[in-house]
Amino acid sequence: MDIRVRYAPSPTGLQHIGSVRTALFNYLYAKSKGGTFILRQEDTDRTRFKDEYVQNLYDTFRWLGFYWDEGPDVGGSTGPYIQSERFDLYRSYAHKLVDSGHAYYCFCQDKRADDDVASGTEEESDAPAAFGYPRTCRSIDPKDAHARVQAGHSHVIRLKIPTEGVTVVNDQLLGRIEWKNADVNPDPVLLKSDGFPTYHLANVVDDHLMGITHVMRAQEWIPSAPLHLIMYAAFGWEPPVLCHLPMVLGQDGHKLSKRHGSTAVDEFRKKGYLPEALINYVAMLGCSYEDGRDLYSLEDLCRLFDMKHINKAPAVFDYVKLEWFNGQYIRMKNDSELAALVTPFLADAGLVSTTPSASESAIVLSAMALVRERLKYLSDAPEALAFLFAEPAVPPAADMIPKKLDAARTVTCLQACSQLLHTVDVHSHEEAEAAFRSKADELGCKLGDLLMPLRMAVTGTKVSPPLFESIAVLGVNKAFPRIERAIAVLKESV
RNA sequence: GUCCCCUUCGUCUAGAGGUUAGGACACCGGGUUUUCAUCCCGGCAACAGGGGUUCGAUUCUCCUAGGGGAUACCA
Repeated sequence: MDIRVRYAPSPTGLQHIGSVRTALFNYLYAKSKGGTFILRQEDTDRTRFKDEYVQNLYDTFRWLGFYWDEGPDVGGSTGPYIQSERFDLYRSYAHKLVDSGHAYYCFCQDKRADDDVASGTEEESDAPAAFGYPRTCRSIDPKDAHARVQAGHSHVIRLKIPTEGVTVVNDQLLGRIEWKNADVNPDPVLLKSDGFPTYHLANVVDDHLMGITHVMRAQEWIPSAPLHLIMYAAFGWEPPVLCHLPMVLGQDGHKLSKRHGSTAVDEFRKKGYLPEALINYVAMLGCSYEDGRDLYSLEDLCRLFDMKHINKAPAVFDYVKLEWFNGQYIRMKNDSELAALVTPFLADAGLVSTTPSASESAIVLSAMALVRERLKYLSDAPEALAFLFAEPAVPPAADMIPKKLDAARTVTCLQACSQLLHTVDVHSHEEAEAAFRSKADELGCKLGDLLMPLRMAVTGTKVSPPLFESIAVLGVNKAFPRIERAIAVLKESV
């Protein structure tokens, strides 16, 4: 059997970690089995839909680097893949269910509207909320109901959930879950009064029509599984295999959301995470691959993915560990790859042009070795490399003076440094270090105390990439005036 | 309230009816080092509790507790 799975997001928000993980697991499962991964846009909610969310969906997955085999933008044989283009279909299937006696017309008012009215006058209610729809219209004679529909009465179509018996959900991961039908959401709406389908109807109809063989979705969907199974049975269709994935939680143990920090993929992207890191980390949330290994490429994951290794328990999202993965992947980049990644961040910070000149590019490229081991995020790059592109402010004298020295001696040190830089080749780390080391001995101070004032003079900061290499990339000639300015400031403070 | 799911170090996880319960992140030490990082070495730290089954259970089973989720004309 050909495996067909789908990712079916609703364009009512930005793509976030949770949804991307669901998509990734579906993708990995499909690829591990030589199957097909499908994108279906579930835009049945008219009130929350926004075009920008659709755009964000495409952008996000292009950036992540895994994509669907069939979908609105790439086509396929079971389209259209946008539910709003399939509304006629849902309508006719809903009516089929009415005709076959599995569903019925309901003329009750929107429950939410009632609630809104009630909550206006009510202070607070301790009374337990009424459980579900009381099935009022289920007993209306179908002929009468039909007549009322013909007469133009506002209505919805509801599914008849059996009042007795059980529905068994055989979850691939969780195993057998037995539901009393009495506990299933009583008679959910399939077709809204505006004629649009609800999620349940559209989802089941499409999964069937698109030949979906496996449905992998978050565990928050478990309660609707029996409902869907009842619908499949009503249609006389074979249901797909269900697999409910463990949820992703925030540090506080609740469903991951904005208040836990960044959750939108866009935010991670803007902060300078690499897609490889995000994919690697997310793939390991609630799943394992090979014992003792942490770093997996997307190709590795496709090969190694196995439903058997999915955990049942929810997983807490750990930003710190993701950060570690990001550092790992940054370090795997070569100079030109990293330069390409970092350049947009430098441009955003105004350090280089939006389309960098040849000389800017050359500097960026040669600077990569300085920062590769120091970046947690790409967005750390501008601060670390600012001194290469702009004159740093001269630090206050007090900051430049090492603990064991005074201003006068610091001036002496800087003057010595300046002299040495005239003669020593900073491109040779060993030579430069040897020269500075013996100079430090000569002056009776530690190498660190000799170099710190120099570091601050040249880079403007206490923390910088290795000094000689930094000066080499900057160009020694640009270092001299910075040293002079620092000396001037120090002399003033004496 | 009702229904459902879950339970190994702080976090992500590995694991078999008999293991010194393994790894990774974090944390704490130490080393390398011109700052910061990186890197290397070491350490800390877990089978929720209680009944069963069994020669033996953290592993199988039941109960309890705790956590989470769902209870919409949103998905």
